[in-house]
Amino acid sequence: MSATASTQESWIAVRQRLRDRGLRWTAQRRAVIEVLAGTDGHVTGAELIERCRRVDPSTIPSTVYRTLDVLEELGLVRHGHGADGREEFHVRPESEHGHLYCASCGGRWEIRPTAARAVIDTLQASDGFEVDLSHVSVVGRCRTCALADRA
Amino acid sequence: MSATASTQESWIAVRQRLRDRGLRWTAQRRAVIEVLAGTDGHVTGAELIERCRRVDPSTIPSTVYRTLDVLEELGLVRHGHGADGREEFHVRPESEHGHLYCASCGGRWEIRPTAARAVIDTLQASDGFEVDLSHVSVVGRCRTCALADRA
DNA sequence: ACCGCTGTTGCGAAGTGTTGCAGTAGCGAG
DNA sequence: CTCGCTACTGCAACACTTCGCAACAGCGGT
Repeated sequence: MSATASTQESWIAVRQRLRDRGLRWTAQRRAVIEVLAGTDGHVTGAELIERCRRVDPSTIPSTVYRTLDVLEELGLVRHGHGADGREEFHVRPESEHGHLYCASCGGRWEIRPTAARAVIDTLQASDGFEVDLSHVSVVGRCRTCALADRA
Repeated sequence: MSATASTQESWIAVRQRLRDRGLRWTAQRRAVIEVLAGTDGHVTGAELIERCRRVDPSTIPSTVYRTLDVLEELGLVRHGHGADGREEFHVRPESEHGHLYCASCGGRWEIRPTAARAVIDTLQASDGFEVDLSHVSVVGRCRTCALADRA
């Protein structure tokens, strides 16, 4: 298990959050949320659909994607793009963060807050651009692969 | 017209570059290269296929994508991912560069060399990560949209 | 408990990109 | 000029994601 007690609460509150916005609490949304509540880290749309199907085999992809849109508006998930440009959802981001993807080994790391800050400030200063950190994906080679390559 | 004389040459040399690698010069590849030679900046896979079809209506998508893979290996094109994660090809990158995408207005800018340098150095220092600049896409809000929002 | 408004769902189709396979054809050798 | 090796092509099927639309169903009000 990976979800903590406090986490569970925030998911339970989703129903109210939805209602407050005039949105609805449906069986399909409950299913998606249930799956997300048991998820830490990242999921692609396809993975999520797969997991939902295990809970309810009649899950329809478009419904899942639309539910994700809604949950993103509520701030419960965030999406970015992986190394291949495919959509990736970050569950319950305690803090926004960008990602590094190694093209060689396929590994992934979060960009450290200090480095992230520096990147944001750099682009802010250079172009007045406000970076959406949760959406940043940088591809390249990790230290290990870079060293291996030079050998 | 956008291709310069020197540019044309580099495209003509492609045939030899291919042969030197034991690869082949085919009508389909010539078509793709012809289209690319008349292109500056960025194209998505779909756009490129569309343009190729105007030259040769029998163009097959998978062939175009596979040709792009080959050309990328030769260093003639580079690909990254746009704000929506869709593939984008940079033609003849005189210099590698990353991109900024404004989520509000849909605009796109290249990251200035100095800013790029700073970003690369930051991640190098922080994680020993070697950034593939041509593959960097940052989403956020441009100066104009950011100011408009605050108003 | 029932009604009606309107947010949601299911479904089918389309857009984009990838993959496996069998047949085709470039190109170097003889 | 012909032959053979093998890279390349065309095709068809598949994977992921989005969109439009008609039918359905929450949920607040009565």
